[in-house]
Amino acid sequence: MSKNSQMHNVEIIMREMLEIQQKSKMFVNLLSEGESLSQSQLILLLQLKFNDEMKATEIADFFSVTPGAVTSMCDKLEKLNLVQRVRENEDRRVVKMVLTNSGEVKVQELFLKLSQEKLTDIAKVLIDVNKLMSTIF
Amino acid sequence: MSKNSQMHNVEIIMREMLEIQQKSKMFVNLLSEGESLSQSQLILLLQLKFNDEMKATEIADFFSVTPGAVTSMCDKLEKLNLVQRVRENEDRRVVKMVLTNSGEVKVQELFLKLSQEKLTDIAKVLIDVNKLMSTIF
DNA sequence: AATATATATTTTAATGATTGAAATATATAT
DNA sequence: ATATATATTTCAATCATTAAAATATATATT
Repeated sequence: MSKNSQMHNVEIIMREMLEIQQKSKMFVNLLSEGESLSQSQLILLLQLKFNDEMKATEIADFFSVTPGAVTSMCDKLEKLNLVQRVRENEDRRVVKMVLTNSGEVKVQELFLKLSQEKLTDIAKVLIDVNKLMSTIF
Repeated sequence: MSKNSQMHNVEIIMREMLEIQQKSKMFVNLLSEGESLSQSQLILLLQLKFNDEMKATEIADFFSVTPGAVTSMCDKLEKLNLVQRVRENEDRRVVKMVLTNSGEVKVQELFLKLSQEKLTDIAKVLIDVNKLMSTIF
């Protein structure tokens, strides 16, 4: 294979990658439309809904950031009264974040934006996409 | 469909999305392994290789950043002697960025990292992935 | 031709998210 | 009882980015 066709393939890959990345952000874009919260903040609220509660460390792992960054993120959401810090009794070093009532309401509002039928379709397609991508990475 | 299964679908979607995003970064991760340059810097070098030259404005559009950010990105690459600013003669307001010889060498080094056979496979799969994703977004 | 308006880039100060490392609090092992 | 390990917070510093003013050049209008 020539150097030229190598470059051509890399060019195709970069273009397709970029497009995939843009599309993979569309769902959260949809959720964040008209919201004053940042996308990370929305994602954290959703994760808290899915997991009921998350340790600071778990949040740091999820977002691949330092503990200090988690403190900062949670401070902001706590100031907005969307999440609440809860000290764990079995180990008083750990802090768990949970949604407040307002936080639960906000998550329900997000869910209202989503057309029911579409959700199943999107989930199915994304699972297939991942299977396909697993063949190369 | 119940509220519960709605949440479940959103949970699936978020998880798959995240995984897709991670996988879609793998190619550039591969390129940037062991490099001192940032991923954006590598991507810009590649784009300059593909396009021969790019106006500051084109770079701003490509990365969806302000012109000021482009100046800053290009300053750094120019300081590293990887790109060069060229004033356009037909319109002396515009600046075009081009790879220097060192820049060309760097891009060739990046290409060396890529196993030839794999490139075609990856390109094919990514095109299919995009087709699949187009059905939902 | 002179003047006003538009465009491309750079400069600059400010912002915001993040980091690394020290500080604090608590738990576990010796 | 003491040392070591762990979880979180604090804080100063860094970095990429932005918005807006400044600069330079081009185009349109009178």
